[in-house]
Amino acid sequence: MTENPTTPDVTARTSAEPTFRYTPALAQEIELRWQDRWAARGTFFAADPVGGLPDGDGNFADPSSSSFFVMDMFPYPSGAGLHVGHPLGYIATDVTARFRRMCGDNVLHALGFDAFGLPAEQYAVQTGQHPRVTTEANIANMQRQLRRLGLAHDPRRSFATTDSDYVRWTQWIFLQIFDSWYDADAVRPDGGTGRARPIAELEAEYAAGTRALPDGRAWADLSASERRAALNDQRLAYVSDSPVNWCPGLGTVLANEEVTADGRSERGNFPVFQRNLRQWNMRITAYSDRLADDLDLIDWPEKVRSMQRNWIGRSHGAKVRFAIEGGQEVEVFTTRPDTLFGATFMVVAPEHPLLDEVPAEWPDGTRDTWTGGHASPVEAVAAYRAESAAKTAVERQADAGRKTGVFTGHLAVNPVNGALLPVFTADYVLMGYGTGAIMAVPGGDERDYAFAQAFDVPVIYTVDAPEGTPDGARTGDGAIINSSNDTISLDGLSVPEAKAAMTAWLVERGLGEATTTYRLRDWLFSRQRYWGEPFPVVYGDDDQPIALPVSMLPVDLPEVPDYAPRTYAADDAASSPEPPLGRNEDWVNVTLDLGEGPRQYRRDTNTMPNWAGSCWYYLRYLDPTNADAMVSAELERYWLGPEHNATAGEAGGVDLYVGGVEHAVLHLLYARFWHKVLFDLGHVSGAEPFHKLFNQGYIQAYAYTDERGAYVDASTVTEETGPDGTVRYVANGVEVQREYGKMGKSLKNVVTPDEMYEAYGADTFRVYEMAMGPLDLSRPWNTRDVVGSQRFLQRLWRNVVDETTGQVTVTDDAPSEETLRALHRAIADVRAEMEGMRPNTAIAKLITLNNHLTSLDRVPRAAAEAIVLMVAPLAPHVAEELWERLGHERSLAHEPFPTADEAYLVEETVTCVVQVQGKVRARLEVPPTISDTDLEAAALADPAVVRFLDGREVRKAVVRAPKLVNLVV
RNA sequence: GCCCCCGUAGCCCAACCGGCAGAGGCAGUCGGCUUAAACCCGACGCAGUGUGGGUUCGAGUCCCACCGGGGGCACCA
Repeated sequence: MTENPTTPDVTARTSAEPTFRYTPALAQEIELRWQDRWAARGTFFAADPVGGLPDGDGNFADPSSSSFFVMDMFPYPSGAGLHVGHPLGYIATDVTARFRRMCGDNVLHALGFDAFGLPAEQYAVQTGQHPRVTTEANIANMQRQLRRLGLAHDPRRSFATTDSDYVRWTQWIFLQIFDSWYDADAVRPDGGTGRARPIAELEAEYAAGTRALPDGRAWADLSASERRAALNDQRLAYVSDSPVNWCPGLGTVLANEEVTADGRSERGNFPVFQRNLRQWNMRITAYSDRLADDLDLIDWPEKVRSMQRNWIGRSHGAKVRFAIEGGQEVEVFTTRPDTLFGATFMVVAPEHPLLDEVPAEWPDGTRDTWTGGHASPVEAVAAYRAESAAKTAVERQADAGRKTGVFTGHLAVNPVNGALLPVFTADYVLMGYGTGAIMAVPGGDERDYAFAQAFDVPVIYTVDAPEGTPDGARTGDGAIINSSNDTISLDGLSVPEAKAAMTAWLVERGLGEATTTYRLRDWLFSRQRYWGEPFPVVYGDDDQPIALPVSMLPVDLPEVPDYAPRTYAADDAASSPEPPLGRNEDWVNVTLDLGEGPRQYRRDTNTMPNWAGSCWYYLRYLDPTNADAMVSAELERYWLGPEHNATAGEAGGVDLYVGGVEHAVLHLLYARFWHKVLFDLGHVSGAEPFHKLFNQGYIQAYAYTDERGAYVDASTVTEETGPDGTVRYVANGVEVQREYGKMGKSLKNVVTPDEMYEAYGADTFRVYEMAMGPLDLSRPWNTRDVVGSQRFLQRLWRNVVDETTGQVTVTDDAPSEETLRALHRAIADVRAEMEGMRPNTAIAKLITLNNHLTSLDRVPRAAAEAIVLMVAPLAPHVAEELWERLGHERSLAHEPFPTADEAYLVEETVTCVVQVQGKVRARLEVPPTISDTDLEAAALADPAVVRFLDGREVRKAVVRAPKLVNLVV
């Protein structure tokens, strides 16, 4: 048997110790007992206002009470088990929730599971075991590990996204989105313009002729199938044949957000290829402006807000139409219309329709560098298009910066001066952004400049620069030059002025208009996997999707013999997705009566992405058992609605949402989108789902490698300080190298919560995690530091209980003045730190108070009870135990958090620092109420000050009564 | 390449609106308790805040440049 030095030998120690010492064994006994009691009593049942779930005593909440909704990011029940980094966020929310409850808020805190997804499916593929079995086992294991932490969750509100009852409502929301269209001109209740409306209203307007179809056809002339197609085109959830990210290695298509910048899948790191495939999309782009603008309504870290703004990528500019010699016209998008006079060529994406026809011969003036060695534009363009189409995203990424392209033979006419511009095609212009075509201004854009250098195209500067400015694009502000024609001159204007003037000129002449473009693309919503929500739609003879009626929900997954999608070699770009659900003919082909009599339909064989379930789970916590609605309107308003408490704000939302920053764009953007659709349709009362977002840091760990570079078990490493003060790390007598990073099995540095429960107990573990540092910073785990938190709780225990007899030792005598001051100072400080979510400093203040109490012969009951209550959010089990031993029958979970008496916070005297020339030269004990004049006089009279002034005249005295005087000579 | 966060004692970290650099913990040293040791109790802090400039009566805190660590974005016109 090998001894683990991180784990003290509990059994050997207890025999020599007093019976009632707060040892790990006693901690464990206390913790398990209280966890059972809390469960039996329903201590943490959150009370709904009348009509929902009552609290543990069967009482409902006053509808006017202040609600507080705390949430953790939805965990995925992994089979790997937890390490000590995982619970950090759960402990933080638990501490906050317990604190808020003691402050009088009606707190709702629950935890469900995001249980669809790849790992369970992949495990199922390997073992042949149904993913539901794996998932449920993992959930049970995770619930066991988390229960041992003593989290004050409402267990009645837990669920998994894989529950058939939950899937029903996920599918119901999908149908709401499917049955909607975006009316960009409709006025919202909140005064803004643009909102989702039921598709039936669009159909009615089409039928009545009050709204024209986009293509001008008459509704009356359309067949039923054509009408269906016309409506399907407008839906917020729609099927389209468009370029998608196909990942052969995973056998599924992926959303843009799931693909990394270098063209690989975020999960699995497989190559991703562009393929035209028929897939489901969500029209999230309709909400681009609202998703960007409403970031101002919520209390989120600036980092996450800027990541979302970046992802949405709104940019303002102009569309400009250029005539092409020979009759066509190309529209470009630019954010710099002020540089039009500097355009010396044009570039279109290789996929641009202009290239479907190109001149047969190179025009006059064609330079050798432009042709790529081809005899004609037709050949050159065909070759470049083929080359570009064959490039993978990975290759494209690797080539970024290196400019390739070819002249198309087309010449464009610059609308401001009639100059003929060669039109190139190059893959640095993307078909998917703007119009897929740009006017190239090498004098004002670095990419264009690089291209101009490579292809020998002239440069015209439109922004002035001082003599000696090096060549290259001028991208900053400055005075405009070289920019005038008969009807407009931008010369001398600043860049912003010139933008406005040029845009106005273009609009006036019908050559262009001001416009806004977005980087955000519609959300690709179908996956070719088994373990996800089936789409609640079927297809008829015309291949158009038809929604199933709500009465047919949920559509459950069929039992299939094989859960695996067809996967391919990761680089097999020519392969096509083949969903596992398609292998079940009995399920796919159904006879249904959808109002036209029984007919044969085909089901959709795709499933929804993992994000679907996590887009709305916060709503289900509020009303987990509702069979008639995803959430009742009353409960939604009480827990989540606008102004539901003093800090909720006009957009409403979850009061505190804690999770890692890795979901900054994906989950948080998707969920905001769904919430806004539900808001438009009247199903929720606020515009935003999450009011305050908090990103916790990560718990990192040291790992050690030996001379071969192999990892050695971190728990066997000891630290040695040499005579010269240098530190080396040694394992088994051999020096090893330390590195800092993640905790992981392969790094041999994993510490688990189970080990901590065993060696210290859950309360010590909680206190240590909270004491390590600010919640939002990452910090290294150090098992040997945990003992500090254990000593704190042991000392607290000893301040109340005699270790040998088990008797409560507190005295009913009144506390001394000194103790009262220490107590009330601590109460005021701890409250402030807890309110600011700084448990680390709150713990420091509690330790200070506890150390003071330790110095007393007997601890006064008033002080003991107060500190027990203040410790309760952090170390709830030992606090409950002490509270009970102090003679209280009920749990302290709902006891009021102590309030400081101002009288004990006022100091009798304060130390005033006297500085001469900014250096501290004397200290004065003065009353806190002293006036500036009196303080200055006192300072000037101080002998030490007189000595340092040395007769010099005081030029200026900075007085900040009562703490500081600074004398300047 | 661009943007964001973080650098304070051997280690993890405090320091409010710019006002005495130290709250708390670990490690360490000394003392007490003990036959002895562990536990426990008590005491002990010359690090001037990554580096270099600047603003200010006064800078860990504000500004500029750089160095180190972490993260995000990256041909988006």
